[in-house]
Amino acid sequence: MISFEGFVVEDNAPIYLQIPLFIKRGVIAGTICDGDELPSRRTLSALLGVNPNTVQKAYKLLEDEGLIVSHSGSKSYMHLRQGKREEIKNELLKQDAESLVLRLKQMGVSREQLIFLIEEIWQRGDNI
Amino acid sequence: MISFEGFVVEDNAPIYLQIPLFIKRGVIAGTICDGDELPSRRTLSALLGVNPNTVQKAYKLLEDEGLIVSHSGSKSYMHLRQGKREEIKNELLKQDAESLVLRLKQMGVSREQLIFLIEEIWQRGDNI
Amino acid sequence: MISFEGFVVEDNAPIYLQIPLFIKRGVIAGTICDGDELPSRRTLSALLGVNPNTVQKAYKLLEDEGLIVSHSGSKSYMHLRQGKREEIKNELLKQDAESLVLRLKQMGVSREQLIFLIEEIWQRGDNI
Amino acid sequence: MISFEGFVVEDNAPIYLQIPLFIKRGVIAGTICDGDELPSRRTLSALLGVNPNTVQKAYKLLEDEGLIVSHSGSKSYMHLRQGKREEIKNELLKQDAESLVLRLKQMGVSREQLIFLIEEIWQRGDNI
DNA sequence: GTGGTCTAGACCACG
DNA sequence: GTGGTCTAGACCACT
Repeated sequence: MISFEGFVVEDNAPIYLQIPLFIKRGVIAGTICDGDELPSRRTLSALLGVNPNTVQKAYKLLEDEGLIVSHSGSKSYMHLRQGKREEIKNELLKQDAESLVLRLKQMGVSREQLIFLIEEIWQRGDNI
Repeated sequence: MISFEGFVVEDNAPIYLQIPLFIKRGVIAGTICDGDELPSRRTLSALLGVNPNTVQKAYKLLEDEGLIVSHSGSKSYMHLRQGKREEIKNELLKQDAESLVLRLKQMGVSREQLIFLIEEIWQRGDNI
Repeated sequence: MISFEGFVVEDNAPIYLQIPLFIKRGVIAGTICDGDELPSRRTLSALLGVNPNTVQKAYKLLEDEGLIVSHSGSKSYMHLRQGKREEIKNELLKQDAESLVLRLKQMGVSREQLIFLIEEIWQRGDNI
Repeated sequence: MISFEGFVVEDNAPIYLQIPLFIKRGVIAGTICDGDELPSRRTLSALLGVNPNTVQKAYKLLEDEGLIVSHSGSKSYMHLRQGKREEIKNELLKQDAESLVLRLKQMGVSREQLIFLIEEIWQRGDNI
């Protein structure tokens, strides 16, 4: 069963978009694999403290993208075809990193400063 | 006159929040200074391809924060009191870096991979 | 359900201010009471031929004043605490009458003419 | 020269509409007559504390309606053709009184209460 | 279905 | 020309 540990709905982006992103990141990380079972809509909505409709909308998106399949009954499963993971990785990872670099360059941060900053945050994050 | 070169409205966050962020980053970088003239609502809205109202809302936020001054019928100007820049820097820079480090960790990227990735993107960015 | 029978949007004042006035007058008249259900934003907007947003803004004003309560996803209801009605009455009735007496005096209408005029209109109104 | 004694810009209606109304009420009252000179745009704007453009817009409205004429030079004069006054009176006075009566009836005020209220306000107004 | 928010367009008042 | 406000339409999250 896929875990939503660490998911927070605080971002300014719509929740129904944040859920697919969270799952895709798990796929990239390898913690979410083909065949994994997703929490039911009701379970997840309770877990995240959001409305079941919102979860439904998110699952629908993933389904349309072919990333999950909903068998008869209500259970949903990850469906990751060959190469899908790499595809997602290219789509997401670089995009995130690029946006970070772009923003920080815009702030006048030098490459050295950025790397120092990341090291610092990384350390801190480990202690949480 | 403040330049909005490099601003793109692609993020899922509301545009009226992205504009203040862009400006704050310029302040941090030192490319936007106290007394600088802001583009008019219409000019900027045309530039970004959004509605004048959206820009108005963004400027209003900055005004409420005391970062810009604007009088009806007259242009708007940056207003950065002593120490304001540092304040913004602390507020923004870490926040941006943190959120992205968090995401990337979630994707299972190691510190080394991340730094490598950043180096790569940085190089590429230089050639654009 | 509160009725908006007789409401017309013809005045030069903003609609989002006229709606609260209309409701307050109903409260004064006693036709709108504590606990009464308000028409939904969409229903009322369709009824008045205005945008749902305009109604939203009007309801927001009333909510800020503590006259209605509304929870997302649920209906909105009047909330009239003890003495609130008298408060509104004092605020509104005299204000309305005063502004109109002022205008009519400005038109050089004598007290007798005004009373005659009112009698006349009153009669006519009864036959409508 | 027409006096703007008693004019206040506090109403929610646009100022450029309030000015013509004020003048029309003076015409009805008989205090403003054919041939009377209007204050210049600049004078009036200073007097009312509004922008010259706004006064210009108001005068333009009156001109389009044929109520004022602007001779060469900048002076403007009232131009009230035969029967014009009655026309305005019918347009304005009843409309104002009607709206008053309508509102008060909506508040559940009886005819007797209304007349009593008017007497009261009238008295008070005399002492101001 | 409900309320709430974001973006859009037109208009008002000001310099 | 400038900033500010009112109305409009579409979308999001919730019952």
